[in-house]
Amino acid sequence: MNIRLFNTLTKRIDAFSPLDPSRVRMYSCGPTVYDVAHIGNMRAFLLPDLLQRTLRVVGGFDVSWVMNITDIDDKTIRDSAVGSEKWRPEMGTQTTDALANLKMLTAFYAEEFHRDLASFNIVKKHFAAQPLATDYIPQMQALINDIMSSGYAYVSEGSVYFNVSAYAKRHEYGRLFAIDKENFREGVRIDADEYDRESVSDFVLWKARKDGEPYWDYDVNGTNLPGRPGWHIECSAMSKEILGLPFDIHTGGVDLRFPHHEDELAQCTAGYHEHDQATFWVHNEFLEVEGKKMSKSLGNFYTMRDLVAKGIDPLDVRYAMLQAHYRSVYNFTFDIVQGATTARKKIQDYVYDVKERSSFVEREAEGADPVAARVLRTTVFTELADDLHTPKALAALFSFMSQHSAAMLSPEEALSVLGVLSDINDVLAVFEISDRPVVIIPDNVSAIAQARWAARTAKDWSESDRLRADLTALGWTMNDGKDSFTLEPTL
RNA sequence: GGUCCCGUGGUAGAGUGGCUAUACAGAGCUCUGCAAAAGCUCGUACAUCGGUUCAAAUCCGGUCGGGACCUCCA
Repeated sequence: MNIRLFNTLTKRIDAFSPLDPSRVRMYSCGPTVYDVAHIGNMRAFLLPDLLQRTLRVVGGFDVSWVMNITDIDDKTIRDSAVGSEKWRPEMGTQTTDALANLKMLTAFYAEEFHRDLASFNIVKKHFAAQPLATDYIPQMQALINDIMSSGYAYVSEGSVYFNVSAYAKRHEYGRLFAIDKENFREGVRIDADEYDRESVSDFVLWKARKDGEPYWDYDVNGTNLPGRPGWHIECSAMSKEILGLPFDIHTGGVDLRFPHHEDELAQCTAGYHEHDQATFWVHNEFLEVEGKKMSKSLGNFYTMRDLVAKGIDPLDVRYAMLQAHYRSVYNFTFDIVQGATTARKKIQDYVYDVKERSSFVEREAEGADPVAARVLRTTVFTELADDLHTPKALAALFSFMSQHSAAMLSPEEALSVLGVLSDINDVLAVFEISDRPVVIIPDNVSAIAQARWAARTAKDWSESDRLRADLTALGWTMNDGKDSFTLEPTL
């Protein structure tokens, strides 16, 4: 099925096709590993996950998905410095080697990051690579050299800056985001750090070494400029090195459009002489919590760990986020996560029912016309293919479920429907295709239930109610059927 | 200050000018000793004022309100 995507470069929804027909190359801006992931991060990582899954399952493409891990920046340096309050014993023992300290802190959080991703069903096998910025310093230096040779960079007090005005004379600066240099907000920080750049809009490619900070030697025309890479240069160098330019899709949060992505693009044009770093740029909107932008000062800041500690299943959060389109601001509330739990369980129960029904046949009948399965696949996939419209995809799924109860499907139909559900879940990843888990009922619970059933059959309501109270106390719910009962653990 | 987006029922959230979004919550019904579960049904929704149109939640303008980016930020 053909996929259509909103492209920030063209500012409209365009039909997608990869430059290399054999595979889609996609790069996502990953986390800076100085802390555990918060739910806003998770929304930003959900987008590329959903996208690569849709490209594979709905589009039928092979996908090479790369997500970088930024392990060198102001925050990681600050928090790994000797004497930092953020240092935790689990990270190891600090030494006088600033780079070693940095590596310990970032390795710790990178590990936490992978755990958070996994809890969100963003799985390792789908990544082609998760490169660390510090492993690509030579490539970054080479790129900076290339940019200097092109005349778009200058050295100032040991740092290297990108010269935006020189670049803008021959290239378009502002392709992803129309900036208005004449009207910078009043009171904007002109130059917060000590580095000396010629123009406010210039950005740093290489930061001069400061005492006590990690650094790499950098030979520029025979002069050593010890220091570390700027923020934007990492992604340009790593995406080129790993995927090659131009590649197909670049993803990130809306906040990265400017300056991060705009600068990445400019660096690739200036240094690699590629007009397009990527042909499609896809950005997810932000998430708010209870109607306000999430921030620590507002007290509405939640990490994944916070939610898990509250007893929330991360997959319910994933489901809740799927109910909103990735390009609209999503309002996260705890009520809605609770609703997501119920809704997701409903889908899961349906899958169990269909699975059970399909177990009566070995394989799909010859020449069978699985109309139901076809309807399900078409309605859901069409929505996903249309700029990842997950709310409509879920709506289509629920409509299908209400029109095709498992009981009215023939076993053959059930089997083909199950196959489609499996494909849908390869994209949404919020339920599981499996047999209904066998509930192990302890003997004492079973005995009480039997006793209650007997009392109930004898119309001894008070005894029946008393025994039900006993079961409730033990954490079990007894559901009376017409001729039999079921027991399930109370959630 | 500049640029831009959004205001939909109790909540979240889709909506391409005329046709049921969907989910959760709630109400009623079926079933039922009571409940639970399941199924069915239901609800004076489109910020506001004006305009365009045979027709506007959907297009245009004003007003009010909220938000984003321009600065580290997912």
